[in-house]
Amino acid sequence: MLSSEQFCLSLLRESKTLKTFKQIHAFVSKTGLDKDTFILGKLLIHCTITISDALHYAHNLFLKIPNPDVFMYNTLIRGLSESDTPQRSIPLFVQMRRQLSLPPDSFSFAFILKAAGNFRSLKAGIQLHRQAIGFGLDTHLFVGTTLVSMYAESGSVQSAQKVFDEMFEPNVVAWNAIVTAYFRCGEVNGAERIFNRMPFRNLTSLNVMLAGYTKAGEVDLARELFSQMPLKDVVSWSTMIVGFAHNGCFNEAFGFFRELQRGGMAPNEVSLTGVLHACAQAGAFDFGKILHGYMQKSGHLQIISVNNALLDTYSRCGFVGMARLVFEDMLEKKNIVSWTSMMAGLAMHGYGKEAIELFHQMVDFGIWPDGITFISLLYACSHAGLMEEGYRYFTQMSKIYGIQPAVEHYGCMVDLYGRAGQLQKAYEFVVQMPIPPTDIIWRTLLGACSIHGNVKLAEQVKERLSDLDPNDSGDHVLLSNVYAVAGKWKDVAAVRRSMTDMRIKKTPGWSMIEVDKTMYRFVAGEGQNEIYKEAYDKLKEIMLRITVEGGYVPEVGSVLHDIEGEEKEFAVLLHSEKLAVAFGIARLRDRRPIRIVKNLRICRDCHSVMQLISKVYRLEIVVRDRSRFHSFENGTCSCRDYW
DNA sequence: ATAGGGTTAG
Repeated sequence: MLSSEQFCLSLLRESKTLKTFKQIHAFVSKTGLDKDTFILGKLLIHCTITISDALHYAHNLFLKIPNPDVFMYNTLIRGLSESDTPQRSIPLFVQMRRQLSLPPDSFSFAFILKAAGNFRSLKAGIQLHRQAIGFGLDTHLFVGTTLVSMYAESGSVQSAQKVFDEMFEPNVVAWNAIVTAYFRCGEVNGAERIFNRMPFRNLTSLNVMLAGYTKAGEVDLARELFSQMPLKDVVSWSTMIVGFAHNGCFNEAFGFFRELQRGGMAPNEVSLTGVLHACAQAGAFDFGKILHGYMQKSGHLQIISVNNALLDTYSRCGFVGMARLVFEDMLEKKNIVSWTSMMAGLAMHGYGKEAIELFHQMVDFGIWPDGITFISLLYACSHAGLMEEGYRYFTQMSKIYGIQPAVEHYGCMVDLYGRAGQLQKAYEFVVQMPIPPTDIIWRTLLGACSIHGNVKLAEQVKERLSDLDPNDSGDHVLLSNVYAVAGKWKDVAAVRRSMTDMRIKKTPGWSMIEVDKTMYRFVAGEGQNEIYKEAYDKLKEIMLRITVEGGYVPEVGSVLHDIEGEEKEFAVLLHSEKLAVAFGIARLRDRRPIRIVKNLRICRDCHSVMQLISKVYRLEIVVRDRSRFHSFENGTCSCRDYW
């Protein structure tokens, strides 16, 4: 015979959704079981930790408890510390501290310090550390480890080391935390030194090293260590896949994912989101589709984060319709990341109005937008030329939604005005910003000057950039492009000379194309191998055909060279997107669109070449450049020459 | 009585 208490607990164990939880809650209130503090504690932690997206409900439940105990406080502090507003846990901790009958325990400090680390407040962290000392809990194994992580998050590796040194018997978890602290603060050598001194290691310690190395950009060191590891778990594999994706090693990410599967280990949501992220960056649609097929069978499509990554992959591969299908299939499981990614996807394909509509649907659905949502929304307005709408949402974000615009939002506004040709307005906006404009803000404005050929303003803006970040090659190239479009070849030459004097090299443009599930990368002016030869040969044939059949005339304005005539034409001919498209046509096996991913913005000449190829060859070409998608079909582009 | 620290994602 079950007691009503046991019955209630067994019901809770089965409850995974807020809906079933509410039923249990109603039942418990009716039977008066909620007078039992143990049951009440169980209800609170279940709602906070087990049920996803129910923190709001948990908070309300907590507020109705007349005299919450330490466990209840700790539970809600924990929930808030893991939320996107960890600073909200502080007032709760303060409230608990006011009640002297409720002394905080090691759990309280572990959770509240985690929160301080999450919102990177060294000030709050130091104060909490002092209080922990007062309760004699600072050397507690768990509290001490959290202190180490908190100081690392706040950038103070010395304090982390000091806390660690005072711990009585640090175990392997504490050692791992201090190694991570060094990596976190950018000290790879320090991390290695501690790692070599560790008295004991397990697999996780090696995984810590793998993660640290890849985050520091040391892919080769990670690879070397990985190959020496006698035992590897799914975290080791996922770490490598994610690390490759972060460092632009896409084929390696694909290869490791395949090997993980071949070894009989089951990929988890992290390895999957990692490899999808690689597909998204590389524009690897074919590999992405294979992953989608795998996930349909494996059951990973139940996981929200995996769906979000898949959605993003489809949009970044140029298939915004597929992205929309994934999005709709998520039904009511869509979270703020899903909505924001879908808005960004529509925006980068030029569907500004649709992105705005989605924003309103999201709000109606009951999801409150955050700062990132507004970046997508403003980006959508700017890429669709919706200047007034953009300004309206910028005003609304603080007035209606209570979100203070960050520098990124100001950047979106500069882009919005600049792209639309309102350069004076954009400049005035920058000058009256309440926060100091960063190099990125000025660079956005310089980009707009380059699109609209405003030499005078470009020179002014470049001055500011020379103070903030004089060595950015892109800035020099933009300025030189402004001069080139205006036909000021002497000034172009001067920029080029100063670049040589300052030893600034132009960031090489590259373009990638996926053929047979492998990414091929072309760099302008490079290449002696067979692949390049194949591309060059095809390109010559293509250029001849579009000249004869399409009336192509080279546009040499966007070339950074103080060279004349024929040579200039030759330089544009070498642009990487032309090589990639030629290679794609050479290897063409069906009428599928040719898809290219490029690291910089597409130039005018390449843009018109793509238009002509799409017409003469009756082929669809999709180019994802640094800022948006261009879909070429029958001689026109989806960007309507607005980029 | 109930829970917690280190590695992979967003």
